[in-house]
Amino acid sequence: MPTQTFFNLPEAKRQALLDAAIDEFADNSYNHASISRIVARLGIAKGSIYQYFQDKQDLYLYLLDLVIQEKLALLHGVQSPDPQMNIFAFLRRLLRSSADFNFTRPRLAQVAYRAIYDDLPFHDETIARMRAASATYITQLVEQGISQGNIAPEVDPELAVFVISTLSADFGKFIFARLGVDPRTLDGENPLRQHLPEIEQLFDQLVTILEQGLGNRQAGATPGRESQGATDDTR
Amino acid sequence: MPTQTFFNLPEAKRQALLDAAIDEFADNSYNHASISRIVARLGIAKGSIYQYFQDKQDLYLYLLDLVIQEKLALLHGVQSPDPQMNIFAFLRRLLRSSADFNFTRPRLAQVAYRAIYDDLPFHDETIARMRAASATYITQLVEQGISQGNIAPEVDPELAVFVISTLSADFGKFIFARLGVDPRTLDGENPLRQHLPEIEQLFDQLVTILEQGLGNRQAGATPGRESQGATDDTR
DNA sequence: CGGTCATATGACTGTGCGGTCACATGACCG
DNA sequence: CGGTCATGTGACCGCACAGTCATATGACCG
Repeated sequence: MPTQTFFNLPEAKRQALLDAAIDEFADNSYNHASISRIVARLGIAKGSIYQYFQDKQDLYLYLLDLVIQEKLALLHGVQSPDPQMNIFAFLRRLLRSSADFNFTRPRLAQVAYRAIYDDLPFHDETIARMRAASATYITQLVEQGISQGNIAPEVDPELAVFVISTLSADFGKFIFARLGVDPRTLDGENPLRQHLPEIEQLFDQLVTILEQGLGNRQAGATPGRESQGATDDTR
Repeated sequence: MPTQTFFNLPEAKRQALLDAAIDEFADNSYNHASISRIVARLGIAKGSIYQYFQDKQDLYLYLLDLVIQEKLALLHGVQSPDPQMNIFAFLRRLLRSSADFNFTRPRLAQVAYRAIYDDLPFHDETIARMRAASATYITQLVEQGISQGNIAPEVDPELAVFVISTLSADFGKFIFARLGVDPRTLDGENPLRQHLPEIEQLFDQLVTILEQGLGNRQAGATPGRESQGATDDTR
C-alpha cells in the first residue's frame, strides 16, 4: 500500500510518477525495471519514492491494482441486454471492449501482459489471481453456453475455456502485428481509428471461428457461417 | 559459437555443463539466469565457462540452437504419407509430435518457451526467427489448406495462422495444467504415460474444434464432428 | 521571528552480477 | 628431467541495482 504521503502529493506530480512507473514496468520485466531510472526520468531523488511506497514490490502491486480495477470496470460495463443472449454474441462484445482497452491504454495493457508472462519473484501472490479472475470469468461464460445449448455438449469445458481465453489474450497482439503498429508508439490518441473496419471484420471472423468450432450444430441455436457477422445486434 | 576447448571436453563433463545451463535458463529469464550459479552448481571455476563460451549470450544462443535443431528434426520426421492429406489430420500429427517434445524434453521446451516470451536484450537477433520459423511453417500449412479446399476461403489466412499457432504454442501448457503436473518435476522418464488416453482425446478435440472453426463446409473435404477423431489413419 | 513538521534529498551501503587475468595444474614429449 | 601447452582457477574489477538515513528545505503557525 502506498503511504499517505503519496496521496497528499499534488495531482500532477502523483500522475507524473504513475506515468513514469507504468512506462518503466511496461518497457521492462519486473526484475529489470529500475527504480533508479524512474527517479532519474522524473528528476526527483531516489529517497522520495521510498516516501511513497514501501519498496519496489509495493509500487508494482499498486500499478497492477490499477490495471485490474480498470479492466474489471470495463468488463462489468459490458452488460448482456438479454441474459439468454447467445454467448458468442456476448463474447464478441467482451473481446471488443478488451481490445478497446489495448488501444486506449496500451502502456497499462502492456504492464498487465507482462504480469501474466513475466516470472515475478512473487508470482503466486497476486498474479495468479489475474489469470484466475479472467479464467473464472470465461469459465462462467462457457458453463452458461453449455447449459443454454450454445456450446456443443461433447466439447470438454476446460478445453473450451483454454481455447477462448488463449485466443482472447493474444488477439490484441495479433491485431497490432497485423496492422503493423508498435504498441509503444501510441498512447491515448492513436492513428488506428482508420483501421477500425478491418479490426471489426477480424473480430467477427474470430468469433465466427469460435462459434463454428465450439458451437452446438444440432440445437439450431448457433447459426452457421452463412449468417456470419450478422447475428450480433450491435452491428 | 563455443570454443574448440568446449568440444574437446570429455563427453560427460560437456553434457553436465549443458544440463546445468539448460536448468538455469529454464528456471530463470535470460537476465536473471546467473553464470555464477551455473558454475557453483557444477563445482567448477567461473573462468572455465569463459574458456568454452565467449560470454553469456554465446552460451545462451548455443542452447537455443540445440532446441531449434531438436524441434526441427522432430517436425521433419512428421512426413505426410499423402501430400493430398487433409491438413487437419496432418496438423494433428504435428501437434502430437510437438507435445511429445514437451514431455520428453520439458526443460529444453521451457527454454524455448522463455525464448519466445522473455524480453531478451537481443530479441531481434535470433528469437524472432524462432517465431518466424514456426509461423512460416504454419503459414505454409494454411496456404496448402486453402488451395486444397480444406480451409474455408472466407477465412483470413493470417487470422487462421494466428489461431493455429497460438493454440499450438500454449496447448502444451494447458495439458500440464489440466493434468496437474508441474513441468519442472519431470525430466526424461515421467509419470504421465498413464494419462495418454486423456491427452489423445484432448488432441482430437482441439483439432476437431479447429477443423470445425476453420474448415470448409461446402467442399465436403472436411468431415464434420460426427466423424470426430476417426479421420486420422494413425489411430 | 523561531519552531515545527511533512516532505525532499543524494551520498552511501550491501549485494550480486558478468567478465578478466595472472597464475596453477598436469598430461605429454624429447 | 625440464619444457610446453591446453586447460583450470578464483580473487578481483567495474557496474547497476534496491534500499537507508542523516541532513536540508520550506510552508505554516503562534
